[in-house]
Amino acid sequence: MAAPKDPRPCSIADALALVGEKYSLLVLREVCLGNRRFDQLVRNIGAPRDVLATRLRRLVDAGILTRRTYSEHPQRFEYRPTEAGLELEPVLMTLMAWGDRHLRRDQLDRPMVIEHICGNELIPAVTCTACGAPVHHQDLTAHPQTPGWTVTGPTAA
Amino acid sequence: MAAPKDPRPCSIADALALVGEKYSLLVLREVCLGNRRFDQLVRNIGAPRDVLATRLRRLVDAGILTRRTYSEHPQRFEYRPTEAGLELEPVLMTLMAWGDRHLRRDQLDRPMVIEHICGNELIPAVTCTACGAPVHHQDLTAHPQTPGWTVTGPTAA
DNA sequence: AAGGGAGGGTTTGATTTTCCAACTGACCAA
DNA sequence: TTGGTCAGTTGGAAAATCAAACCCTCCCTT
Repeated sequence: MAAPKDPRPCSIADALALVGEKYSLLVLREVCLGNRRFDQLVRNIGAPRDVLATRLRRLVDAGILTRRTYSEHPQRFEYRPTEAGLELEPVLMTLMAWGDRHLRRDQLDRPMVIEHICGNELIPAVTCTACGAPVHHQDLTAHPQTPGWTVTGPTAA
Repeated sequence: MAAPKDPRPCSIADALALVGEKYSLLVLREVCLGNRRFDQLVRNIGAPRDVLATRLRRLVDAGILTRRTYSEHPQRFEYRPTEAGLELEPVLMTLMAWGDRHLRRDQLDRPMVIEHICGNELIPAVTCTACGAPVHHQDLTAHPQTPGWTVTGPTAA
């Protein structure tokens, strides 16, 4: 009994409903970098304080961040990523690499470099777990599981 | 001469400035699936028509989509991903996998399955290009390139 | 010739969000 | 006593979102 204008059911949409609002992923970036305090987040992200407070509540509710007291008297809190939050970090790394590649003429002028434990700079690649190959559009075929939600072109079923 | 409240310079933020608005990544999902027409996008995404029109203009301006005439008389257009747009697809796949893992109790009830050319279902992993290992938070160290933008915790410099 | 539908938007007006600056309230240090 | 840190909340103006209606061009059917 789906209403005629329900959007396509999709985990991308569901994920973005949690972390797709303005600043949410930047909050995650900062807490992953170890910046856990409200004022630090305000400064590093450049978000209005009230919006940031709203986002933090939402991310905590979603189980992506935890809010921990680090001082009673005065009450002070810090935010840390949960396991689920840390698992979004690869998304951030991939997005950062895309930005470095497409949004900067000078590839040597990157705002931030991530070092991997292997000793090299991290240049992330999204690969197929089964075969190990990097993921390319033309190698993918989508199979919607809900009747009625067809796909029409390349990446089609 | 940075104003005291400039946010951290970062390619994640720059990328999100282009594709971080509501619906933008869903537009990319649809065009990657081969759904290229305005009305199709409206239906599949569930976005208001005016907002969608705004997003499409922005994505075309950003070089992530192209707008092609597929019929004069009447004038009709279709949207396709550019090379840069296609390179964002791995971000979508990673986000989808995260959503499948964390947002659904029943792992067998996924809204969409992607098949890789290798014959298996695509389960994407973000790996280090240099050593091939999957990317985990504790293996990363961040090095901001701009003086003054320190990081404090794990993933710290 | 008159509808009706598809397609790709724009317009209108009401509702929500965002944004910014100022403020609170608890504490500490000079 | 004044000033600063920290974690927010409050108030009011500005911007974005939303749904529904409208527009225009074409094709098809009656």
